[in-house]
Amino acid sequence: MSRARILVLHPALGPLDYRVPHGMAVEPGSIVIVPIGPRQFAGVVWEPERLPTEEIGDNRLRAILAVADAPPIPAPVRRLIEWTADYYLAPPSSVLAMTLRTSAAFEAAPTITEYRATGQVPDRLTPQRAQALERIGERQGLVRELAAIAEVSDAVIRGLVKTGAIEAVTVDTQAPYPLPDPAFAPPELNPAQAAVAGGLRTAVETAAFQPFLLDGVTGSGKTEVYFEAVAEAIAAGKQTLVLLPEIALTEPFLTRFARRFGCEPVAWHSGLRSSERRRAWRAIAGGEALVTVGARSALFLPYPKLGLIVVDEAHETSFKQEEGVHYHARDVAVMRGMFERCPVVLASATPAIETRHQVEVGRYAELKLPGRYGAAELPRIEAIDLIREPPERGRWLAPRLVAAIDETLKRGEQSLLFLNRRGYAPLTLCRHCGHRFQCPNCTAWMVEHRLLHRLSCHHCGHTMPTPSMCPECKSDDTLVACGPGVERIADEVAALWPEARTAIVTSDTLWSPAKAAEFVSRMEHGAIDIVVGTQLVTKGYHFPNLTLVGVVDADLGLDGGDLRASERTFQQIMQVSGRAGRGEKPGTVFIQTHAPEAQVMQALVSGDAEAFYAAETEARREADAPPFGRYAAIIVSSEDKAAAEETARMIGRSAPELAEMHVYGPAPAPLAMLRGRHRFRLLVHAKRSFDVQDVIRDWLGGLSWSPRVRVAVDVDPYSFV
DNA sequence: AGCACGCCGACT
DNA sequence: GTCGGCGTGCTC
Repeated sequence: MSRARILVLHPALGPLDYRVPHGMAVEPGSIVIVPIGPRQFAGVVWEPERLPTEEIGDNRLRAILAVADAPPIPAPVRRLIEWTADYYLAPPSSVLAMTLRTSAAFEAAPTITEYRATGQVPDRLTPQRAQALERIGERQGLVRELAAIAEVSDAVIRGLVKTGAIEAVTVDTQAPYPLPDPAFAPPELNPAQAAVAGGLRTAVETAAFQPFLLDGVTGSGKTEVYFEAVAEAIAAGKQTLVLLPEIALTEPFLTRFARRFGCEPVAWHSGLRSSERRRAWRAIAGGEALVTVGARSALFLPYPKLGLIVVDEAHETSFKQEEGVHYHARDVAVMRGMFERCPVVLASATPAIETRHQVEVGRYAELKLPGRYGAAELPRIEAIDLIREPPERGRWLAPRLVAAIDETLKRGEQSLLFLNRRGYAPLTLCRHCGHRFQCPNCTAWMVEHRLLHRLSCHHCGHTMPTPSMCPECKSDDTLVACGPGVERIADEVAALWPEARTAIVTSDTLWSPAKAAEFVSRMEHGAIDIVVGTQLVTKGYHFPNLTLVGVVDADLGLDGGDLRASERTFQQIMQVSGRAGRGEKPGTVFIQTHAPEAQVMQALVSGDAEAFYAAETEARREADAPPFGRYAAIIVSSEDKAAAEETARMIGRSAPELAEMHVYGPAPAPLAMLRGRHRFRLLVHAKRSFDVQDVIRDWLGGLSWSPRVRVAVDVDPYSFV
């Protein structure tokens, strides 16, 4: 009898064995449908020796139901899934789920029916219907998707279809994507850029595994240079994957790509509709999609002929996934390149210390781009000591920064104020009784969003209307906002320059690619004078007329005891500074700080990045911190605080005693409560060479705890939250 | 994760 | 007597 080992797409099950019926042809990688109890699941046929499991008698096997009409998952992807599961201590099925993240993997429906508003208003406009039509706007999607966006039930949407206010559209999920043309608009590169581009072209042609660090200041033309490697891959008929840290960056990237190659690449991110997702997945798995750009989840898709991987803004910490499988897309991208035997380009103006270390030990090759492109020069950076030059009472912008914005306005140029804090104020309290608004589900303050008239928690999404009365002492008009958010800075700007045209740029205002495109267009046409934004504006954008950047609170990232705090502050301010003076006009940057003598601030002002990196690297070496040592966090959480604490203690007590490894905790996690779950954390610290994963697997594998308690392991943690 | 089985308290 | 609470165990 023929049997097959199948990794099933089931959140709690390992590999299971099935009988292959007569006449059915399967091979490792085949996508199949199998029965589990009364239900059906998709799964992938695997090499049995690579996924060992307890053998089961032939008599207990059930038969595979069908082989899906989709290409098999290639061997390098299977190796990547195994490696990721092993390294990050995740169930292989959870990793596989990222590869098969669409029903297109197992159903080959050529068309799909979606719905969109027609603009007609129904005769009977109930409140539910009005809400639905207002929230749906121009959007299109399945009934279920529209209902979710509008926060109404499916029945409301179906009712609107009946009245004609919403119509059905048939979407072709097999429509081919246009082919990018490598010769469409080749750029003129300067000699240094041409040399680096040539090196990358050769690497793509050679088709061997090689990680590169493409290093060059902001505005030095890294994108143009790696586009030459993309051109080489396209010409060779191979696929390219470009990873970006944020969905918000895909839109400007698509435009830029189309200018170079004559059409847009295939986009992959969490904001895709199910029809777009199906179409993209099939084109990718079929090898027709030559260039895919996406967020980290695009990394696990089954490209059958991958020839190049680019990780843009590779230093960004958002490449670290903090939920489900805790993987770091930058590191997994390098592993994928190894399995695929292709070059991997990590592009960054401010590379992570980990990446620089890989260059130093010779594992990654460094390609350096000197200076800025064309006539542009790097901006001058000045620190403003908030103790010696404080803003006026109740204000956040120091006089020197205000004067600089004033002059920039007079010259008809644009300014950017950077503050990495959404909303109006991070804390609201009652000045009569001292009551503070805290999230009921998290150890966090409710953040006031004045534009929405709501308080909201940035960790779990809990929101409430901003009350006018204190819920504690019932006094009226005693609530005060503490500290600034971008909305409050925008208020200050409006008060200082009533005539100036301002824009607030955060994930609240730029939540869709269309909104992002609109913002870019308004900036380019000079319809905005002053931008107030969060980290969303620190990267990717190129606005030649933007000449002034003000960092409202440079100290914000420094507190919190995170081992990467200084590094992240340095990168963030370098990146936002990089938005200034990208055209022919020189740029200036002001950083407001309470600690101008701190090493990070000194490095920023003097422009001596090397000294900063050297000192920071040395500090890491002394502390055995990454990349010289390694950490793993064990997070124990439960709705029942006592159960979480008791389990965490039990895990701590059973820690193996080893000389090379030290276990700290348990202690309440910095966010002691998150989404209604109490959290305790143990931190494992070990030497680089030590196999922490193996030890943790044995350690936790021998223990058991109540199903109400969840234990998650975060290997190489980034957020120490 | 679901779903069934099973063993105890509050009702018709 | 029965409904239903959720602890325990299984899915090839």
